[in-house]
Amino acid sequence: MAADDTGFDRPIATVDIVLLTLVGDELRVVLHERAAEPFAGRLALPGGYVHVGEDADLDATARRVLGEKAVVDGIHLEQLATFSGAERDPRGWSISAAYLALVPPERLDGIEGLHLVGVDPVPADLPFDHREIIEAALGRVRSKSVYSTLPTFLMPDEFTIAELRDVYRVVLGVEHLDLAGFRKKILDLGAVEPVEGARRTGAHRPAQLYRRSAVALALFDRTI
Amino acid sequence: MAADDTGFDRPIATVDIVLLTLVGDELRVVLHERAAEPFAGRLALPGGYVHVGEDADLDATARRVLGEKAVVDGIHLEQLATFSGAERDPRGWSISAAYLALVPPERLDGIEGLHLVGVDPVPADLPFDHREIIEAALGRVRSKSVYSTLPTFLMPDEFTIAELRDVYRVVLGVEHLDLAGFRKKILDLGAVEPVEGARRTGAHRPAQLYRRSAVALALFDRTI
DNA sequence: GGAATAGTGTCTTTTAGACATTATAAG
DNA sequence: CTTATAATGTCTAAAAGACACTATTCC
Repeated sequence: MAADDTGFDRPIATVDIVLLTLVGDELRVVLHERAAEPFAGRLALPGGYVHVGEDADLDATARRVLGEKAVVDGIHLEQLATFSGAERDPRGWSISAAYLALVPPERLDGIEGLHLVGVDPVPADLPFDHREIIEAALGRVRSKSVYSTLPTFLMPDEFTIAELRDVYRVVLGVEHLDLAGFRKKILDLGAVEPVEGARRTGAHRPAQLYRRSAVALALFDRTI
Repeated sequence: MAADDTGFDRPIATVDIVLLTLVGDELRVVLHERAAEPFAGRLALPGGYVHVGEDADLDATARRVLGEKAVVDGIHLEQLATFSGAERDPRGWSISAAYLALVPPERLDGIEGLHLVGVDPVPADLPFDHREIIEAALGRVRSKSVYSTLPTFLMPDEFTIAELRDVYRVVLGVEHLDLAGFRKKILDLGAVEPVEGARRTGAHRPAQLYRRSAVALALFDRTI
């Protein structure tokens, strides 16, 4: 254990990222094969040590870890919770600041070494307490999606209201979400704004395309 | 900076507690006079180093820090967020896991060295980033109080519905909260249960006394 | 009885949800 | 014209908020 000029041994400090995306109607988490011990070769959350000489704070560590995966720009990134303890890491007493990130799947195309794994259920054989961290992230996403526009960060640049509704359905795990009411709430909130163009997908009226408005994350008064 | 057998310097790891209570119609935070450098003699949040040989995890650190202040039992304690960076602590790159705690003011009677300071506004001359941490705690309490029974943890063992309503008023910062509707929501939720006895406070019908039910923290479907 | 707050009931307004109707495209 | 989804409008049920009314106590 590292000695401390303050008189106390210091725990290991790391950041782990729960990067979620949505493929089809399945929410997936990005895992990668660990290069180093412990658990080398096992699938785990992307993460890394805090570099005190390089990172301004934990957010910077998170962005650096994501940046190594080349998915950092325009992404939604928020601190989730901090996991800690003597037992969670075989290297010793550790603190891991877990971050939640959302990204549309297109952003991950062509990046090497990523494994997109469905989270229903969360894979059981993950190292450390990564299963627990992913569960916490899912809880955050699902509860926050009830009253916010968080799921828009899973959408590509342009999307239709019906497509967004479908993403809410998947994230919230509901079988039916009335499109008419959904449209009213989303548009009244100003969470999305129309762009040029429409989606033609068959023998019916084309759907107006929208993009997420500049507002980072809008909150509903009540619920979706 | 402490060396690391993992090859990385480790940040300082501490826990800070935002212990809130309610005196009259004012929300107050517990501060104490720092004994050690840096900022010795200044009022600050109670906190302390993680003791890797002693604490099982950060929650244990938080309870230990609170325990030194003898206010630990039956208290509401939750992790708030983790503050970090190279600049927030003059001793160097640091991570502080901030915890939010709520306690009725009676529980603090007779404890030495506590300073209860009003948070409207938050005192401006606090060391470290303690002002920011307190602001985050207030944000958490206020937003969570909209849809949960969190404010019951500011109540003494027995209280009336009207007294609880008044606490919600203070925490939410609203001028009026209709007692009839409030009573319905709180009782329908089963968040409180009647106990023997009533509060007689004047020339009018006495008020039934209640206590918080065993349910740790109940959530409303919508809002208060 | 008067005054004050506790507690219950009722009315109104708002909101959500279900669903009907119209719009617009392709075949 | 048929069919399918987009988009809007309408109806109904549920909830929230305002407030009237009753209950109970002290003076």
